[in-house]
Amino acid sequence: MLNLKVVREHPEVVQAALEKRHTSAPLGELLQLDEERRRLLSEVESLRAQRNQVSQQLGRQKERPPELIAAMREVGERIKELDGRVAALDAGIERLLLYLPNIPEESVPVGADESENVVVRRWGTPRGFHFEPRAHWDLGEALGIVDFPRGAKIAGARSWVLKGDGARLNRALIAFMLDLHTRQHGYAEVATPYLVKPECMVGTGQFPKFVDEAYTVCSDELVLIPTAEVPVTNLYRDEILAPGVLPIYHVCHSACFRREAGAAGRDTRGLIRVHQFDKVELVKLVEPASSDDELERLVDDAEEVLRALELPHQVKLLCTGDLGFASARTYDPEVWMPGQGRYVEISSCSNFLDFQARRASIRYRPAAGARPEFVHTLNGSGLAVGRTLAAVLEYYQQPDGSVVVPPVLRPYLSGQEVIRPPAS
RNA sequence: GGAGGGGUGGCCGAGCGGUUGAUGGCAGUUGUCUUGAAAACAACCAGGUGGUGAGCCUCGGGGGUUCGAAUCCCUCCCCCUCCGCCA
Repeated sequence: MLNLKVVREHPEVVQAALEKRHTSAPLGELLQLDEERRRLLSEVESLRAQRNQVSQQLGRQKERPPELIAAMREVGERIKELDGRVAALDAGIERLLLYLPNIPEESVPVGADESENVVVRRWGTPRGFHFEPRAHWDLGEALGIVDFPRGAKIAGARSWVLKGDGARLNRALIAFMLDLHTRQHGYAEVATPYLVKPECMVGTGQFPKFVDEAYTVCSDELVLIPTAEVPVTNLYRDEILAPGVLPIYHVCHSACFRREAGAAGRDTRGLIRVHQFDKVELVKLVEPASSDDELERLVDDAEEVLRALELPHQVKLLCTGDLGFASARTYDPEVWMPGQGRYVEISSCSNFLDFQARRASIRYRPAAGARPEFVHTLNGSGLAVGRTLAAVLEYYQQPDGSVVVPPVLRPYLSGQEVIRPPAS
């Protein structure tokens, strides 16, 4: 959520941001409601001041002039009427404000869509193959470690079942990532609910605009999380963090649930775009002055997983047209998937500045006795586990259909070096 | 699911219709004293809006009664205890 004061005083900045994002919002209507609200507010406040003063006076003295009480009754009725109008305006302003996207940072490249994202670096050179590399869905099914037909049978399209070494590899990846981030990068591990209240989704920016992309449990008015970013960031909602507790770094493994509405026809096969997947998420709450640096280190922490797995990858800086609603700056690490012949997004690391903190009301006290200020929040996948599993299968495949286990994962698989097809 | 108890400032805990946004204690900040620390003493010490002003709002949320509500009424939410069920 943007600071209403900024919107009021610099509407041209907000308008420019909307244009750079190739989107629109009823900014004029918002400003009009705000002006009206401020006008009524000053009127109702002076009436209230008058009533408070008279009531206090009546409490102090013995005689209660009936005409004064009658006059105050009328003032009270007028206050009630104005209060109603202010409340209606409040609701309207709040709603419009919740639909305004974040303002991209100055250094974010301006562009219309994903084709104008900028590759900022590449790591590693994809190895050559003496044979035609297979897609992970073919490999996985041939190895007997992934079962898409049965996934579809029990949960519909875009579902999967991992079996045997596939399930073990998934588990190994999760454990490896959690260990790396807790031991090497200083993140504190948390495990949080997968079902959250809708206000958490508002807090991180998914709601109200993107309700169609989430699964909601209507009977209990809860929402299945699309990412652990939601519960982990909201851990601190409505709090004022004491001096010295920032920065907070959390890592959290969770299942993630996405309806993928509007993605019909895209990545229909395999593990790339599914309704449920595991993800290890990195979340940071920091002081505003450090959030730029913190984002760079966050991306590096995510990339470290790919470097450790020796998977070639590149990092893209998203342009304004492809930037997420709540983000001011986003880097997308993309892994090379030889079976696809392309780089595939495997993480997304964003700095939200105080956008989420305002929505979720997460503040900190810079020093004892100082006024509370909004924190800056950041998060990024470190990494999406299903896609990482797919990338490992495709990149480490051998001509006979077996898959070499990346050395760094072997301790998590009882030393196993190769995943082989079932003996036939 | 059934029965009972309870939600007040960072924490504990008063208030139960009238200068109470809120007594007191603890914690915290600053100052005096001290070589330093402790102790003692003094001041400050909830959030929002506003200009670190006045004013206004907030005692779990919402609504009502009243000139006036933390205090009375209605309603919803949450927490705790016991019973039932359950991994």
